[in-house]
Amino acid sequence: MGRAPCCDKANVKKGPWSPEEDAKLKAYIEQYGTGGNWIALPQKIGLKRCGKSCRLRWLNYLRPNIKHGGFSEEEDNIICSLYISIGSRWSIIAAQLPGRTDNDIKNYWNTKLKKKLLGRRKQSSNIHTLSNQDPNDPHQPTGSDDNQFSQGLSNSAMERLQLHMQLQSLQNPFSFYNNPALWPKIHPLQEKMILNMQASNGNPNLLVQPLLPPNPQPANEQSTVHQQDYPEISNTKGLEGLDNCLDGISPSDGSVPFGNGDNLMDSTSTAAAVQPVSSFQGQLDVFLNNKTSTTGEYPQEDQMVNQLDCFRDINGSKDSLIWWPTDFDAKSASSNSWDSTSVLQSNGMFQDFELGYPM
DNA sequence: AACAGGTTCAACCGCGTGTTC
DNA sequence: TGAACACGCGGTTGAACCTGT
Repeated sequence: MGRAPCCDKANVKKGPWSPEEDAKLKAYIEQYGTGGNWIALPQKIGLKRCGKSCRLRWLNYLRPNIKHGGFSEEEDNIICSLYISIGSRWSIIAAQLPGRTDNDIKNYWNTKLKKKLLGRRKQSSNIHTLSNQDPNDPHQPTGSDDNQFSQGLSNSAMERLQLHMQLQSLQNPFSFYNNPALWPKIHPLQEKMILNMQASNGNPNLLVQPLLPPNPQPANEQSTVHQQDYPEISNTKGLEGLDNCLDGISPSDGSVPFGNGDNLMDSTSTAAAVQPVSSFQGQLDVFLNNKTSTTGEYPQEDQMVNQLDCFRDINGSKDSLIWWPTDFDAKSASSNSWDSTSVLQSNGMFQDFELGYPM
């Protein structure tokens, strides 16, 4: 027994809307509003359309102040930042861009932005592969390994993983794996590289940056996250664990990872749940606009990607990867209490977490 | 000019969630 | 309390359009 259809499919028109239909719908809503019932609306105005279709048409096209196309650089940055932070929550992302609809942003992402970002990653990887691959080296990662890895993840998670790796590789190619104890087997050369990096940076903890803790802590109380806080890290959940992390699934103990637990996403929990977007901006600029850092803060991408690639799991073990501590409460986020400006402009709470977050 | 392949985007579909009774 | 209903969301589809040959 399936779900009852929302309307009589046989008597409902589908496909593109005619100007007459648009005019009818627009005139009615502007005069009377939706009446709080989209299902009944088409009957009221004599449209042979499904109520859901009317709603979609109004929200995505007829509603006043809707913008189509012509996304600005700033909008690109916001979309990318939020996508990387919260994934494909298009309605939430759209809420941060006045005049944009979730559908529009979704289309824009899928057709343009994603290619723009992932394309660069691919390019870099290809260059790396061509220049560095040694067919005689049994430890070298293989394409099939990558494929296996990729296939185990949802597309969205994989995209976010790729994007995240891209951005991360710009800033610190090693912080991605923020706890050496959790890494899979490391090739001797990689180990040597780590030691060199630590020595050259004079920072023995370079590779042991803490993950974002399950609950916000004052900056001065940040500490290395223990494995028990992240069961996905230490056990053999492998890809499933990673995918779950990517998708922001709550811990199995049912605890609320961020915020005060009342599910209202105030600015505090927002800041905790969404990654430090502000810290993305420079990196996003580099990726989206081919900008070269004037401060030298962001190393050359290819170089860094190459270094990052060195840390791919060379033995095919997919366990122990975790880098997405965000647990985003979509339910809360969809409410009006989710204040994005604090996300995008915050310089207080985020900075606290930037220290703890392996970006 | 004609065709093929690629891209874009409006619209549809199914499902999860909230609300009402 | 739970069933029925409506809403909203994200994924997917397919027609229209674009571009290269």
